[in-house]
Amino acid sequence: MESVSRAVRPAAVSMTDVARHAGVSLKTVSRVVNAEQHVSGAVRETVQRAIEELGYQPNGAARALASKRTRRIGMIAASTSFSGPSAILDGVEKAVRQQGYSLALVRTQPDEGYEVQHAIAQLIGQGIDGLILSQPVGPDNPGIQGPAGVPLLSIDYPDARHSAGEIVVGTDEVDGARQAVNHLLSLGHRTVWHLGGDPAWAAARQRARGWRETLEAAGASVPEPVFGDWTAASGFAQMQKMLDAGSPTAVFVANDQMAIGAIHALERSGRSVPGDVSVVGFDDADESAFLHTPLTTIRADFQDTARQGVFRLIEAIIGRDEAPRQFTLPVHLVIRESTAPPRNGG
Amino acid sequence: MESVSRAVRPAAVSMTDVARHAGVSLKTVSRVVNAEQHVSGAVRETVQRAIEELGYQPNGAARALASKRTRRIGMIAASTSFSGPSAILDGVEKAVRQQGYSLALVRTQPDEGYEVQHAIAQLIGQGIDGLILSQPVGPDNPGIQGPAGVPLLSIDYPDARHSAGEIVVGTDEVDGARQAVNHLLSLGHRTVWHLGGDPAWAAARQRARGWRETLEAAGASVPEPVFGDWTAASGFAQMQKMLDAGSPTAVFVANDQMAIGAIHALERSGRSVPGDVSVVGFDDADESAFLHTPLTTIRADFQDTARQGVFRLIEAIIGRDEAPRQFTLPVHLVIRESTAPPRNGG
DNA sequence: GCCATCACTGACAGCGCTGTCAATCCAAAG
DNA sequence: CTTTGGATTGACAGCGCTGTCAGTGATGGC
Repeated sequence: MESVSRAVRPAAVSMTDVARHAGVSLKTVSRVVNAEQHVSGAVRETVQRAIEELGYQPNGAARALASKRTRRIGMIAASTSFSGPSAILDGVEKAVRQQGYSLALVRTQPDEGYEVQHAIAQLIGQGIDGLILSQPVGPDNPGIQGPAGVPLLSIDYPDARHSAGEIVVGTDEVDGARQAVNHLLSLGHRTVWHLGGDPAWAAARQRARGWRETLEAAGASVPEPVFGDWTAASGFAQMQKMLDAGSPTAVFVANDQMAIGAIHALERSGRSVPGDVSVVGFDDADESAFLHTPLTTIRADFQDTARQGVFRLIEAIIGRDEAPRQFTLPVHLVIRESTAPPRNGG
Repeated sequence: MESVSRAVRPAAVSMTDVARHAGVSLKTVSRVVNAEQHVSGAVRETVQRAIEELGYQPNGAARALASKRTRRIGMIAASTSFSGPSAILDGVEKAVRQQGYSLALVRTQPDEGYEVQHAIAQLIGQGIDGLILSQPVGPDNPGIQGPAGVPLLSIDYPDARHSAGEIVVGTDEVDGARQAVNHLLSLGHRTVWHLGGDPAWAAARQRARGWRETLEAAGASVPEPVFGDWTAASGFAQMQKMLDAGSPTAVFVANDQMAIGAIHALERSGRSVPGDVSVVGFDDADESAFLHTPLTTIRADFQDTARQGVFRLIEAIIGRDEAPRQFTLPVHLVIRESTAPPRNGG
């Protein structure tokens, strides 16, 4: 029993074994395995049968070495369990697998001092055909230079920071913010305050931009925003700070997690939601509909965003290059019970 | 600029290039790269300098092919963004990377009809030195047979379902349940109801077992439990079902997410928490301290659990086999505001 | 009915590295 | 000064597959 852990790998059958068993050449087996043309139906079947009988599994390392394609995609993702990034990881993995690739994952953690460049080097060394970036790119990570020749997909909001060849897909953060702010303004609020996410993330910057631009377009005053780090704890702390600075009647919070903390701070200060203060979140997390006060929020299809990005990336890998390189997917407002008209007409 | 996407990979330098540049043999470079012995200090330095000057990066595929070790670990993880599994993924990735391995991730989704055996086959084909399983193993997945000779780590609660050679680490679900139930009993509740997680998961089964055994040990009656699927939505629905069946004064819910839904259902039915009903969750999610009613819950160090498991797995891979193969890590109760004595003494 | 054409098929040379084993060198021992 | 043994170094043969190119029949045109 204890031998189970020893490498009893049953002397894996190789392509040569299959060839011998099927009575054909190595190359013909290779053709069948890779679904190439120039193999007659009869031979193809014989080989296929041999493959099944022997339980043949192609050796990825040998394949990669000979073909210089690993059929593996590397992903560098910030380490969070928040709804958005989580859904993105999910969508990426699924799409990658469906395209016949596998996923090599590296997560970055802010506190870890583990820089992106190093993570990239490691992935490239292991061998990847493409690279996906789903993590903050700010002044500190100036543009992830030279991903060493592999196509790069950033799941992010397209902006000037991205290089020319890069594929960038994201959700329409700016429009989401616009919808949130307009919803609050249309309820009668004079203006809307903003509790932003970690500004290292483009998503946080773009949500803040959308908020600001919408207020300006509406001729509303623009209160000083505060920024957290996406956690409920930071939402709690930053909302307290905001309350020290003024008395909002409406707040657009950059994600649902922080909104939970923010609402907690509002209630602890004696304010009710939405009675005294309306709150809109972002992401539509799983639990947001079931909070004490079900949360009005912006829903984005992160899974689909990821999927589209992966398709685009694989097109670039195999040399087909038609679709636009940078685009965003639409989002929409989900109205629940955390928003209402201001108590006395604003 | 558009050439960025073409594979302009700068004709990667090979070990041969380094050898030539350093004036030594291929094998000597190999020794330096792999930190083997039998290389004099002077030669080692020369080679190291050559490596840096040329920016040499070992080719993973070639290495894997020649050595039959990929330095890659495969992980099959259920696709959820819940706090526990999420933290486990995080911990695994970090530990794997710190040990110099890379992580190939496959996520399974219940609705997808994508079975574990197939995922394993794919990972083995790509080449992995070890396999990690973090996903439900129930009657439907009878024991993940024959991982083809690679050491297997299950992050799960050790039980009979696991095979002899398997490494199993988990958190002490049973003890967590015990602490939750005892806390509620000690507040004066006559008994404690249970809203369980998805029974496909060992965690759900063990939490239910701990709950039942603790009640029995205390001589309390054991109400019929209900089970959800870890989501807030299922917590909401199943709590309504529980309320149809009886009038609990205390409920132990199998995770925080479901607890949020459960509390929502309680409040919608006119009950207050903890006034009418006390609720204990499990996992201590990020937002649990900031809910309208901060949640009493069980905290487990999932990251550490994952880390310990990975260390153990790598020991098995390199053939060192000392530490016990199956163990659990302790958990502890975090008391917040969702629990209180029953309204009229039970 | 003969040659160009095309669909198949296979031989062979590596891909970049590691494992094995033989060769070499140096210092200490005899 | 020669012998012995350990430490260092290198030559060479693959790992399992793909890419290239040559070879083989069969098909079709004139």
